[in-house]
Amino acid sequence: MTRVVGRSTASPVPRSADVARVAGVSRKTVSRVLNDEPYVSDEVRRRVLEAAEQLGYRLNHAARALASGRNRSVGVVALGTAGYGTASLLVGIEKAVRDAGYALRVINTVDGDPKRIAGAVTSLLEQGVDGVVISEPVVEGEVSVRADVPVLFLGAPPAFTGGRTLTVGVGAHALARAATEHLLDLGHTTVHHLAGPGRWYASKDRVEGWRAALAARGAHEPPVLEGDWSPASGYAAGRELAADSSVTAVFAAGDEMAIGVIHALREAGRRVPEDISVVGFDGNPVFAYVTPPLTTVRQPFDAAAREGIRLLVHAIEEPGTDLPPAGEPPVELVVRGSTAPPPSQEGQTVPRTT
Amino acid sequence: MTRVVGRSTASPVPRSADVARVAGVSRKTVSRVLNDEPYVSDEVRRRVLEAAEQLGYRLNHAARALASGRNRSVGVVALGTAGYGTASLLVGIEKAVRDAGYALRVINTVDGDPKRIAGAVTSLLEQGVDGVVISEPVVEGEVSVRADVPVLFLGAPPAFTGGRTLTVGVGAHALARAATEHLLDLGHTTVHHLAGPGRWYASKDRVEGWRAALAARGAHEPPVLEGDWSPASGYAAGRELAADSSVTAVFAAGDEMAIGVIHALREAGRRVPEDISVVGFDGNPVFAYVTPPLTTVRQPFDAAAREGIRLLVHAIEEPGTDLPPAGEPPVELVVRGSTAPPPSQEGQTVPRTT
DNA sequence: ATGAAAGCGCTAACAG
DNA sequence: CTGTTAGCGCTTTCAT
Repeated sequence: MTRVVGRSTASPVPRSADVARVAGVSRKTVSRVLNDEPYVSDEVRRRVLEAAEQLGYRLNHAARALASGRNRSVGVVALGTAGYGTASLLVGIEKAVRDAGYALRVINTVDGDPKRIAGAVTSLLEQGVDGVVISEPVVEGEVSVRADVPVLFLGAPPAFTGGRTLTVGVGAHALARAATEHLLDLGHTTVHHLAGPGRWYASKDRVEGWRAALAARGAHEPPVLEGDWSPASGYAAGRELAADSSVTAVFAAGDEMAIGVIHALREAGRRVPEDISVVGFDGNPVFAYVTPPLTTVRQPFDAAAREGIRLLVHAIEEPGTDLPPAGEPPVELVVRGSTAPPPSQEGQTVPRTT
Repeated sequence: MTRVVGRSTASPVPRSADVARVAGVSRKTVSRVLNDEPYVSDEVRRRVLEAAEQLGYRLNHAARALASGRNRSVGVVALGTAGYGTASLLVGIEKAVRDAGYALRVINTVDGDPKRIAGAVTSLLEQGVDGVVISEPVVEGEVSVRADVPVLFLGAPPAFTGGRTLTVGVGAHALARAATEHLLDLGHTTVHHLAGPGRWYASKDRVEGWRAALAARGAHEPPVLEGDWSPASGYAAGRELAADSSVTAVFAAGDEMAIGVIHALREAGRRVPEDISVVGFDGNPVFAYVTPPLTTVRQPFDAAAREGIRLLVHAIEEPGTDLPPAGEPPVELVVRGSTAPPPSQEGQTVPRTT
């Protein structure tokens, strides 16, 4: 049975002074023990811990924050969507932050609107966070707030590290490139791309990776289609793609959009992967169980979150110091059933010229 | 361009005393204005606000919390999974909490282990939250912590409201029942059930709803299969189900498990929905775009979160008062392509013996 | 309608 | 190794 015991009405909440009295030491010594500071004899430490335990003492973080000026908490501005990607990133952040001994405060913004992000950051700053992480920032507009703490942009390209702002990406460029190359390797003449909204960094990175892969092979670059990450937008794009008989390979910037594309394609009588290959982006494991199983690239959410928080905590605790070097997470291509060689090899050698 | 302005090195962070000085009032008056307290002339209010704005004043929540004993924040213990359901619930909670004027602190627990939940609650209490929400609690074990603030169990059955603990469910029983009845209405003799892990409340509720629907129609109750919410566990269950030629309808306790079931069924040569109908549980919109589109019931995550937080905030701000009445969210069955009448009517009248 | 004084519970800076 | 003395920045009395 799950049960939560209510506070016993009589006893007042114990303070550190109570612990000190019971342990027979000063308040400062209690403080030392609770903060794992050196210069406390094991004997005293034990007594203090015992007294705290016995009294059911609970540290008051607000008082500590006020006195020390440090909060041991970081705030995150996340996207208020329940999508696999954003949720995975948040889970990764939470774990990394907790492991670092910090508490987590979260504010969602509907759509990454810069004004709202600024408002969220201000609110977090008022709450006294020691650091801020902005998860999956969009590109448009300018977030201007006076931040006296380090700010981490997670999921943005390594572009604007300056002052106390840090950036950690997820290697989207390399992932997009790998996805595109996989298709090219299969023998496709070129690869169409369904991108995310243009105002997102995440979209831009993937477009560029795709473009780089195409350019490296001298492949023709078809016009970019744009979706909004939703399967519905993928479906809409899929209908367009189905109408173009030259399309044999599609790289969608998100798994869900890829699923929408495949659905539209099949509805239009195009087989996947026999007629058209599709690869997604994210790595949601559930899509290994749809028909056809989706080939995709896996985003290293946990690794990126861990690395980002490591940097952020370093910036908080050792300001001025050089940041420890980062290790790029490996590029993971997950080949499943939605990709195959193109229907025939004609397209490779006989370019269509009206 | 996204940019965060670093703090100007020279100026010290302004305090409420600075605002008071600039506005030519006392600190207490500044406090009154900032807290929307009455008995402040409009003229003075305006001046204070202006001074605060001009100085770039930011309230210190830690100091306020220490002085007032209230934090205006609630803590949530969530499941550390990026699944659609848990993520949706968290998004709903965040919004409801923010709308109520509270800040949100999050701690994830890997698997709902009672010990860890207790630890998480303690940690939140130390952080000074005014209320705690435990999202999707499991059933096993006992969470015992001395909580001096109201605790909301979100996603649990309306069972253990007592002391300062509240409970708000998502109407899982009714949803499961609706899913099962949909299948029965289609003409299926009975419905097999793939449940979640037994130690979850969420599982129990759904099993009971399914059981109630069966009983109401006098349908035979087949043994329950158990998965772990993952598509892989659904796939495993699907293989078992495929081997039993008597099954024509399956109700899976989660969309992802349903997807796994369908995959296994089709792999075994059983058509969905022609041979076997499958309905899921959750309402993730992406599964409208797989083949076949998944029939499911939609969980009212937002409504549940909103209602739960409303109750929690009420308990925080008006302790002792009766709680305002709640409105049950409507049951939403989303019929798509994975359900159909059974292959023939034989099964209905000729039970297999031997 | 506004102000003065007194802490909230803890840690910092110094002493010993 | 341990204790003393001052606050941290705000809100609370209680005056006025």
